[in-house]
Amino acid sequence: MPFPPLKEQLDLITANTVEIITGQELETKINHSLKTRSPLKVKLGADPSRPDLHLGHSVVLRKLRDFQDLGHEAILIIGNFTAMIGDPSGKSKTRPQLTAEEARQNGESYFEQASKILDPKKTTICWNSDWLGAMSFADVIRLSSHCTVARMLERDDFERRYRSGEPISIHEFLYPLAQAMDSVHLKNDIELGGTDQKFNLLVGRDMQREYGILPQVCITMPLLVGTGGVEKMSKSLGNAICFNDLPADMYGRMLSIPDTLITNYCSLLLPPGTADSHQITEESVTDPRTAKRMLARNIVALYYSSEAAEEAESHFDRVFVQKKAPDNIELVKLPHSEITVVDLLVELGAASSKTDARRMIQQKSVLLDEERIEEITASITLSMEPKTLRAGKRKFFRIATEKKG
RNA sequence: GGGUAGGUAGCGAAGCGGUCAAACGCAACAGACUGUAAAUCUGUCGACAUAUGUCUUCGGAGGUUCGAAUCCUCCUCUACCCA
Repeated sequence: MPFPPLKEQLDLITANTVEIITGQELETKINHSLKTRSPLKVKLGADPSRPDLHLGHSVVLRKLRDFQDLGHEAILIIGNFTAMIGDPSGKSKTRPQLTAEEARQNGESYFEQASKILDPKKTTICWNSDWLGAMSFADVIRLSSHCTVARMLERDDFERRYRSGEPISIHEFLYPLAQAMDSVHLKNDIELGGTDQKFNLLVGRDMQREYGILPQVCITMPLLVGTGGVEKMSKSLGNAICFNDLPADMYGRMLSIPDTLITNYCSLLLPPGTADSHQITEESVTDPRTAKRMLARNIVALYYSSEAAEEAESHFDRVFVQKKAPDNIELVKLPHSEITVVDLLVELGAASSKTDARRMIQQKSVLLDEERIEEITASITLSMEPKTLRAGKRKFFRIATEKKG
């Protein structure tokens, strides 16, 4: 397949980017690629310590996909080696270092999820343990001699932590270097990342130069804002929409974003050329509700299917607009026939403790077959006929006994 | 190696001998409201029991005291300063 002409490539590549370092070099590389008819090697690093991909990840994956569509080579680096070292800060906290096996599993899960956006057949997967694991201590010293402490402290999060007296471990300094080593090893032409990766990308660029390789072009993508509309999307902040969220959750969470975010999400998350894009952008001003629903359907359709999107929408309307129970709740069979509501809530996982369960009842959020449970001492009799238990707005259960008679 | 300041509930941060299960903020959960799972307002937010009761918490281990998150000793971890 021939590569599209320069102009066309640049248009697609530069869309939505924050910074390209440098644009001039990018052009040169594309021209060279056209002349030699060889694809550019485009690198994207993946952190397998957190294999729950969310829409924030999709922004940069989407860009990698653009390169694939232009005929270039997409290289997904699974950072299984760096993940095995474990994340530094807060050793007092539970931050289990990944074993080789976990890192591999997570990496595979990462790839599987990323394949919802990338073309898996055209993606090259690399595990950085392959080369980083083979380095000797002497190699590491040689590598680190190419970078100064002052340079490291330029990175704004290091700088911030250093100033505010938070600990920085030496091996955190090694992270950007390890990532840079990936670029040295791969001799890639381009590296992608979020704006928060800018420093690391630049270290990779410098390091390639140090090792006598033509330096990579660094392309940074905007960080997606989370559903709260302020902070960047992140699993730990609880404002993320994950690839693996169920369609109904994904849809609902999409609707909870502030109206002002609609166009931003639309341009960053939907593939270029999505039919509804234009209409969503237009209606976001005149009729945000419709625009957002359309956007939410498109997102769900992207990760699942348009049928799933329709279903998610009707589920949402039923449960949250009309405030009815959903129609397809999973049936839970319990070995009891008589049980207190408190115990039942704990057993179903709706409450984290009995105290929590009592609280829910006191707050009048527990309904059995549409009837409010008023007493915290209440108990119910289960039969073979399923009953519907509702705890709060979102937790529904259908329960029955598995005992006969 | 020496010094100084610290380690408090999921996180951040008050408390500095009893009235501390521990202020406050964030997160979370619930209720009201809404096109929404947003925003806003209200309430809850260690566990067990239930009418204001019991038990386990304030880095760890001991100690002083009728009584400690608060005082003492040792240990441990973190930051900064001096070597």
